[in-house]
Amino acid sequence: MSVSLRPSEALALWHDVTLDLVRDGGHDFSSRQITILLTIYLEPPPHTVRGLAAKLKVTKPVITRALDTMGALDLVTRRRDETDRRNVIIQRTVKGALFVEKMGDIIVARAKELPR
Amino acid sequence: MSVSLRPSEALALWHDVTLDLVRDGGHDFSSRQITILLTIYLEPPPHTVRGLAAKLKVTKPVITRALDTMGALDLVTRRRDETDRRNVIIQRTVKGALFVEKMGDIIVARAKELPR
DNA sequence: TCCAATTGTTACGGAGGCGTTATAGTTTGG
DNA sequence: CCAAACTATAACGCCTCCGTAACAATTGGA
Repeated sequence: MSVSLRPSEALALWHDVTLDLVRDGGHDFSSRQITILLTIYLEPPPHTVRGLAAKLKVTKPVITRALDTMGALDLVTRRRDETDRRNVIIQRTVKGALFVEKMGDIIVARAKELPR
Repeated sequence: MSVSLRPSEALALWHDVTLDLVRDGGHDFSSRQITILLTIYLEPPPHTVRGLAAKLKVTKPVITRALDTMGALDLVTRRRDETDRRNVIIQRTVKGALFVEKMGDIIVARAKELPR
């Protein structure tokens, strides 16, 4: 238990950060895409298409398409699971790690300058 | 100046909240749409298409289309500015206010249960 | 062995977003 | 009073995403 935020502060923070992402980010990701990216980079591996789909309560093609998009941007990679070749293991990339790190910095900076 | 967050906490918070929005929200808004909605509900009126476009650094049709979408969902409304009929004033709705309020509650709740 | 179950992907038609450009309505200044 | 400036929106072709359904590859149990 930990970060104490009032609703108005919480919304102001969300507003400021998404504004930064829109203005400076270059990309315009949906909530689904953001969630998939952060899950891959924050939760312990391995990550599979089925696992992500279950966690987000969406269908598998949604995950496949999001991986296609973010793979084309070099934010994630896919690899066959050799122990069970039906599975696909989703892996992190240097570029993706930098992207997520930058996002963390934006949130921290905006939280710091929040009026209260 | 105020909310102290470390990068890992910031990202975990973002992940948890977007996950809630994806799973329970029903909608899958883009960063642009979220920013537009929060700007309307957090910053003092009046809001115009031109003003929002300038703030977000996007073209005006982007704003018009977003207002079409959120208007169809009854999250915002439009009204002609009678003092200068070229302008359109974007207004809040009860449904939109409830949506934003719920979003604030989600962020607060996720911040509270953040491990640190 | 072979067939049912499970994996991820592709195909399909439809819906909606994009940027650019064109348009209609309104205001303002010479 | 009228042309230039400014507002928001519509139209265009393109692209990406959606959900459903079909699919190929792989596994494991009867």
